[in-house]
Amino acid sequence: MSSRKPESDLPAQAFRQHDHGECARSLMDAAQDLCAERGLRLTPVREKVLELLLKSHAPLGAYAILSELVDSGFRAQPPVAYRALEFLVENGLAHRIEKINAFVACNQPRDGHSPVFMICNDCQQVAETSAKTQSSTLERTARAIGFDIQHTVVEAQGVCAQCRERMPS
Amino acid sequence: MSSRKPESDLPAQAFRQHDHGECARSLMDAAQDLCAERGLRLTPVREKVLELLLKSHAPLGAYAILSELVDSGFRAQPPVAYRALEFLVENGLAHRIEKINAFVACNQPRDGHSPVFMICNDCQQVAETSAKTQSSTLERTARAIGFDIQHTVVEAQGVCAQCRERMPS
DNA sequence: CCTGATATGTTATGATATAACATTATAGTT
DNA sequence: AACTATAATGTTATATCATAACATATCAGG
Repeated sequence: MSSRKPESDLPAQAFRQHDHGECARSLMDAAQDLCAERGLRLTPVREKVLELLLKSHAPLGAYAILSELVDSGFRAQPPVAYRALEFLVENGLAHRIEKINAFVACNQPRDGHSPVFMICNDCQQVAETSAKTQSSTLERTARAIGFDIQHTVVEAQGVCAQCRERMPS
Repeated sequence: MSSRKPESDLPAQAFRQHDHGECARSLMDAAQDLCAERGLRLTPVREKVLELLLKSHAPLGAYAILSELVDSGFRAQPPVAYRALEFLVENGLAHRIEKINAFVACNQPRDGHSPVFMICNDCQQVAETSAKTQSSTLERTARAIGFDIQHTVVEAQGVCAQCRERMPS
């Protein structure tokens, strides 16, 4: 057991101070393991895109990714970026943030979760929190009207704690 | 008091059999009242766009609206549709469904709610349910991490009860 | 080493959205 | 009724986001 205080099941890692290098590295390792296990091919483009997403907890648009791919020597057209993103999203290694048409690396791969995102309008970071805390209400509502949920989008925009503290008001 | 059975606080009107003519008419009346009260101008284009949205509980894309505007004699370019939609959304008379880049008329104007949508992949209807049922979990999560919510997007995609019954499987 | 399946490259285009500025309508004031 | 500030609409152009379709290359298994 470490001496850190218990982290609850609401990671929201993006809004916490943390060693992001380590954070990124461990998520990349997890992605590689997961692909190996499932016989998925984490090809160079796909890995590069994941690496770009892992640079920070701020989401990247498809064309931002595309241009970084080009900078990295992958002579790429839009479908290349979209296909890599599609692979990552389908396999739970990244998520699309609908409200801002952008993508983030997943913080809890293999959770089978429907994620909940908190988008800070100030620092632009997006925190992912566990869906389990969320599911009950939405699922209960759905059950009440006989709706069979296949996919959920749950996103909140606002201001994270750190930014609020920093703010003038 | 009417003899109808109590409707719970989960309208999901779209997925229920109802007199849609009456539904649309009363929502249009409500919109007119609300605008009158607040000194908002429900101009011809704005009213027409709301009328188009009220034709059904299926969302319409901005360009679908635009083309129906043109059919109705409003020689219109994209900004015309987007501006009317912006007005309706800002004033709580319509909502944008992020997952499908489309718009629906609001079912509970003046609720001050953050709505929750259920999008049926089969019949394409979108039901709006009251946010109060939803707020607790998402807001509790936000409070736990000190996140100040300004706007929420909560959308579920799946199959509504009626469509599920109709289906082969 | 062949072959079917998967992934990538490339061109073209479709779909969604807004910036910027000109013009017109409206409501409140003289 | 004319004046004026504000709000709304018209219009052109372009930005941004996304995918269809088909050619080529790579890979894993036989």
